[in-house]
Amino acid sequence: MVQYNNPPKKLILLGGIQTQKGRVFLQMKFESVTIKDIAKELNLSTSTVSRALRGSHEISGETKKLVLELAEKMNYRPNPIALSLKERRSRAIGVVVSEIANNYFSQAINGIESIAYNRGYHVIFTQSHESQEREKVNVQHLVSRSVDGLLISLSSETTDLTFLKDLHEKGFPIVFFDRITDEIETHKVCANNYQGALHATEHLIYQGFKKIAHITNSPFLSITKERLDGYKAALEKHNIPYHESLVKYCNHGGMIVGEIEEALAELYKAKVKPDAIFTASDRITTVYLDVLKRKQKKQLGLIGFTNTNLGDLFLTPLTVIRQPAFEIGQNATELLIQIIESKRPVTEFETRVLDTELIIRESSLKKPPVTN
Amino acid sequence: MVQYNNPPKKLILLGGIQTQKGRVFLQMKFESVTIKDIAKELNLSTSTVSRALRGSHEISGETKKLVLELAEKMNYRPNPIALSLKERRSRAIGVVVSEIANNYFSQAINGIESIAYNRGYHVIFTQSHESQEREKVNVQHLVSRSVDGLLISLSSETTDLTFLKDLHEKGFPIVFFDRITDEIETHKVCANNYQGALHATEHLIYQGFKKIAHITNSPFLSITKERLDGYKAALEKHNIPYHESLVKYCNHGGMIVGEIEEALAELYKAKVKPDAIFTASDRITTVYLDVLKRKQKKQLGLIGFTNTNLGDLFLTPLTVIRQPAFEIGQNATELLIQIIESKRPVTEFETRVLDTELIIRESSLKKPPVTN
DNA sequence: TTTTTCTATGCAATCGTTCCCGATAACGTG
DNA sequence: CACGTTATCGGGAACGATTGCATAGAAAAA
Repeated sequence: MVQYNNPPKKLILLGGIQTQKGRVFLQMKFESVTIKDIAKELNLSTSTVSRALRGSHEISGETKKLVLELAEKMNYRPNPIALSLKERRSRAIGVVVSEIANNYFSQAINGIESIAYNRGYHVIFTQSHESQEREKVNVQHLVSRSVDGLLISLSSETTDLTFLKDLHEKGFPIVFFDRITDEIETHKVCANNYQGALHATEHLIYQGFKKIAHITNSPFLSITKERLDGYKAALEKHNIPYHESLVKYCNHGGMIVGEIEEALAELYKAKVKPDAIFTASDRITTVYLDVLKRKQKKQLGLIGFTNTNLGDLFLTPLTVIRQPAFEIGQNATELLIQIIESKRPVTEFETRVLDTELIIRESSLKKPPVTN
Repeated sequence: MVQYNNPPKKLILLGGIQTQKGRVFLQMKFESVTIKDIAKELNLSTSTVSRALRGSHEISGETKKLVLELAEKMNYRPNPIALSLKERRSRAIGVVVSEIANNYFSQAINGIESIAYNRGYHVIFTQSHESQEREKVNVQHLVSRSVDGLLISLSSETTDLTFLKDLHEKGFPIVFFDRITDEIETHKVCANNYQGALHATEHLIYQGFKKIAHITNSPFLSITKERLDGYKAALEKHNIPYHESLVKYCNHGGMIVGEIEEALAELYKAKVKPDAIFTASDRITTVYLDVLKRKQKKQLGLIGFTNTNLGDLFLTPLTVIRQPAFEIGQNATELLIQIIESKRPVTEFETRVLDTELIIRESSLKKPPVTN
């Protein structure tokens, strides 16, 4: 233990049983040095110490030096909890995504963290597991923990946004990313899903595919709608008829393998046989490939929205639409901190749309060299 | 806004400009109902309200009912920040991993969250990005934010554990998982890396491979040592000479692609030519495959420690040693909460070792049907 | 010398909650 | 009737930090 000039008035932990403050071990928590300890040591008031620590001009240089030195020696760290209580802010932002174990989101989280870290914020991540209820609980949890703002990508189940609306109307900073909504007017960041889907579908069309199926997420999601619109636009542009039976929705966003398998089964036995598939998510894409392999089906032309970087290693290297997940996370975080730190209430909001990237590999070519 | 019996003394937010408390918007934070508001409304003291809320026996049923009802009506939520300050605990646990965008860790995080959520804890995740400095900063951050305990998987750079030791000696609950250490005596949870590596290497040997290379992590890590031991044990058991030149370390845990490429290059031009490779991490495995593909090299027998579930879809389906990441996360969290909630200081610690799973696919078979 | 102006510091309130003490009354009991 | 018990509640300190205001003494101005 560090030796001070005078013996310290407070022992951090004495023999693991009892502290000088009289608390027994049961309540023992990791006790750290407070401003009070420094004050007592130096026979000063806490206010003086506080001011000295923040370099106020109304403290004499001598006192300042004394305080600073002892603070250093005692390894003083201001208590963020006390600060949060006092200043009514926590320098923490809350994040709600459907699940972390997903290439897109884990990359986005990296982007979020990179900005937050630089700006001095910490990040609390939570998962909704595509459940509206869980999403709501998480949001309330985060808010009651005084996060300064919220970054949220909606769950595929979410239809009722009132709890978020209430929050937003009270002036609570919220930024949507990826899965956004029209119902709340605030900053939003997402990929250009429309254009990504358009390019993807057009690419398949250029390859000569005519019956392009689309397996996608829950119809409630913004990304689902945008991608579907892009898909339709491409068909229309090239005078290819749109068949509703070629579009399949997975209401749980592909969390449940069964729903993807079912969609596929329906597709395979439909009247209009697809010759290519455009999948709208990471998991849908890989589950499709998995089913293909297990059931020894012939692989159709394939292009998918996914952020895996393993696509090149697949049996048939995978053509993907890749979203700039990292940058989306960064942008969303920048905007959120901008709201949080704004002196005046923010009323002008922007929606940032980032371009996707089409990485063409073999799976989308007309004659894939290797078929199963 | 809800209507109470008496007009509320405090408006949550009035016109977005000024609250009744006189705060201007600049400091405006999301103001919630406090115990004081309830007390004022009911002409009671805060102590009575507090006690009524927690169902104390010394409050009359009538008063209790009154308080509870108003609290409900005003949508009262206790302020966790104030509670943390008062009770010196936060019901939050901190997690430090090297990076989230990694199959193993994102699965482990799921396991951590599943337990924490059920036990009423939230989780704050941070990433060390394999940097010792960042790891230390994160830990200090978490501790100063009064997390009740720490779940940590060491960075590949970490050699100096004094900051964790200090914390642990002060009685701060810490549980190590995955990348553990001998230097601190506490609960630990990890996969049976020794046995996993032993089985993996033996499997290659049974397939007829004789010159088995091992590309692994930083030599500082526990998992590196354990896996190397398993690898050596297998060689010894089958009377295969151990060549130091066949073992390559990636000091940054494969974060940097270059270091993996370099290891491979050295391996390919070494005197002892390997006929199979045993890789020790997710990223090392996939980067190896990638290099293989780009440089048109012949794929050697391959088996890797990785938690991807895409291995089946690869050109040469990948034989993997899979770690029970989810369960490891769960176990670690259970043990941590056990320490946190223990009435007496915990002095008996356990190390839980969970078995790995060997999933045999084509990449490790003597004659892979498809070579590049 | 007196008054004013600084300078350096302390006091006390504040944030939301809990909890140790007291205080008060009603009631019972010897 | 005097005293103890019990039930019910309020006062106020505490948690750690900041900050407006007060004030001490000293220096400067009058």
